[in-house]
Amino acid sequence: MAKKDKKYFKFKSGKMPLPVFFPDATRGVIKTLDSVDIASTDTPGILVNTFHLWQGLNKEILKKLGGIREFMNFNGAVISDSGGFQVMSVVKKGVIEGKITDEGVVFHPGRNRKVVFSPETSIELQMSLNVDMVVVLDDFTDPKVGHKEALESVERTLDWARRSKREFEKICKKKGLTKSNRPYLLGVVQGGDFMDLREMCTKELVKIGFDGLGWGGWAIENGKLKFDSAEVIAKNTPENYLLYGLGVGKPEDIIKCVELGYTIFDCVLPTRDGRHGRLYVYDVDNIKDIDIFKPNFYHYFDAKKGANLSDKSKISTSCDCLLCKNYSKGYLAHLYKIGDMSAMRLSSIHNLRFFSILMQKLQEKY
RNA sequence: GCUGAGGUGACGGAGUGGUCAAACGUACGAGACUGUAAAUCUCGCGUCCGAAAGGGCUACAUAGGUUCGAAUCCUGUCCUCAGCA
Repeated sequence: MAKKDKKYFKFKSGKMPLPVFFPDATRGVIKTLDSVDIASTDTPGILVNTFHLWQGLNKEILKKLGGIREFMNFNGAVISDSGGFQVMSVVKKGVIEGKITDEGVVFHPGRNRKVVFSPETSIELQMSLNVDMVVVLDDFTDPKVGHKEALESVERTLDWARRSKREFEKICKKKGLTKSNRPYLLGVVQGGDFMDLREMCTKELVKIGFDGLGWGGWAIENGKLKFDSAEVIAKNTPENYLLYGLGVGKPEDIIKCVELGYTIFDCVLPTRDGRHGRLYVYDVDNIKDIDIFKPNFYHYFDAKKGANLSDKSKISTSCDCLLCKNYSKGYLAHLYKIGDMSAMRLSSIHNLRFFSILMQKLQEKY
């Protein structure tokens, strides 16, 4: 896979080594952090979400902004997710009322109003965000679903992928973007737990032609990632493609995926866990001694535990983040106890630094 | 000292004769979190036995009483708060 020729990720200001982990700045912000905070953690890029941005900002505003990077004053790479995940997490679960049709996701915000979030809409919005990688809208498959339903969602995903590609090419042409300066276009593989569907979906997407493929769907069972579908996708993807583990994941999951050839990751885990008081800590005393290939190379530190309050020691001596350089376990526990959001900010910064170190170590090896 | 109100679990605060080991919060404890509906959610939280279902014991200031039955009604005591002397 990607071991011999080092692959790079091209973005607006140049190129960066792979693999990369991009935390989720869904609505154009990583909760409690600003772009300067993000940069301080050596995080090379972020993921924003088209669906959520679209819900808050309309098309015209997004176009006027000239790009999400400028809006956020963020200098790293930016990938925009299509909203495919929200097709399941929000629409299929009924949090927001909408219907999934072949046309796209149909909403009725008023009695006489119909709004369609289609594959074309998603691409158009993403192109106006001016990002480095655009992701095709897919029809998310719940892994518990049967073969028939999974097949339907693969077929819809493929249809949407074709339409997305067409729209993408159209906009590139209109904007005068060439192969060298246009964003990557990522196809997303569905197929649930069925390997035949995963294989078929991968091959069909390759026929359409993309810069990379994403491992979509929800391959998590009892908190454990199931890698068989990731493997099937990797096996059927051309060498020159980028492989993206959408929503992956825990440090050990990322490592496993990198072994399979995946080089791009995003996940809410470091930031959400951080906000919830769960900090990732390398099991060594010095940053130089970190060995991510040892089993159990890290542990969780539960910052909210009352017992921490009188602890004057640092969270980690193998970390150089804002939190670890300046504050004690006790102080952080106190900030959580009084409900101050700086606790979440500091913890998020810490966890992002943990992940950026992880990825740097992976870059050294692969 | 008089008058009025009141004393419920770590705390705030429901409950005013049986369905009460006591609502609901908070605090505390445990767990979860994977393309962010998530600064969120779940569970536990008198005590003992049990894996659980469930059961035992002790409890609503305190001591008595009424009643088949009391946190709830009556009486004494102690304490708190407000107003008046």
